[in-house]
Amino acid sequence: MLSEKQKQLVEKIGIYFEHSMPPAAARILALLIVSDQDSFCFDDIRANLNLSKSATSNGINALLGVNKIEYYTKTGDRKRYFKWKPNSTIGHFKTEIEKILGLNILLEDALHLKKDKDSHNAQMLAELSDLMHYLYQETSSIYELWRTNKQQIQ
Amino acid sequence: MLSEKQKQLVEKIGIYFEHSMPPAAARILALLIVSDQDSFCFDDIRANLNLSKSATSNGINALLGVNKIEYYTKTGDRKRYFKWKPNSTIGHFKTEIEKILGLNILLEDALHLKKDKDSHNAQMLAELSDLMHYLYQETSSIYELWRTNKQQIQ
DNA sequence: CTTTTAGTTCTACATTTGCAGAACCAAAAG
DNA sequence: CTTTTGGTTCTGCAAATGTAGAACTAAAAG
Repeated sequence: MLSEKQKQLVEKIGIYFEHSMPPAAARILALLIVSDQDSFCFDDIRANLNLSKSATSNGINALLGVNKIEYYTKTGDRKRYFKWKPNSTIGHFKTEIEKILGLNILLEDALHLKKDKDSHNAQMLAELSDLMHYLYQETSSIYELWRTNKQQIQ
Repeated sequence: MLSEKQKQLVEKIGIYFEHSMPPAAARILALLIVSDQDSFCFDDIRANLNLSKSATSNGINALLGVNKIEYYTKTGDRKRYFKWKPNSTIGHFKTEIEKILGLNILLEDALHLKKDKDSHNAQMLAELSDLMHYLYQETSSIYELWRTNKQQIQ
């Protein structure tokens, strides 16, 4: 089903996703992204990744829970067919950037609590804050630009 | 030494940093960022954070290893005085963005391995790639802009 | 040479995490 | 009603992490 290279890539992407989810879920998501097969049922996933039923079940449900995958069904077939939700990846990029900005908010709090606002640390915190605000404006407008661009094409 | 609010903030920032380092190291870094005290020796850190010697030692050395803190010494004093390296935080923001772009490279690999480049998934991968390239250009020029801006001020 | 200082390294342990395999369950098929 | 299907939930359990506390060490002080 997957070429050897695709298998390796599933592992690589899986390792990447491990920073925000358990290994099994990470591999499942990677599989759905990399494969040429457009959807996978429970046992397809199990078979491709050599996972136990519990790991498969928990992984799938975790991914459904964070909206990174979805499923559809066929009439007269109790199986669920799982697919990657590509939009979730845009969301992923977005939340990663928001995490970065989240630290910045904490650093600003640190600055506000400083007794001496002119100390070197305080000045550095202020500079970082500046940079991050600039970055925030730029990145949020990137989303706007990209979305309107998309709409024009469609 | 730290106000109650600062203590709480050390914990908050500590939790943030836990995503990339052990709890003790995360708290040490947060302490050095938040405190008004401009530098901390080994036992200052220990005392402020209620850490064991081993946790303190390992934490400090981990942070030195990834260049997030530095130390200086005083003549006739064997102690090392540790300080946060604010530049490392710019580096942190930068590497976080690079991580995001790192996923994009993997997604591009996935696209290249697709047999059917016109499938929905493949098209979505291509779109994501586009967006990320755009984001990359914008964010890298942000650093440039910010740096030249900094130089003009100084 | 002995003691103190400033810190490192070692040992043990408690906690957490994630998975396998088995038992389980509800709905549909026979 | 019994069996099959498509999962879910419930034990363990193994590996990884991170920390405390104690033992240790190297350099300097006495």
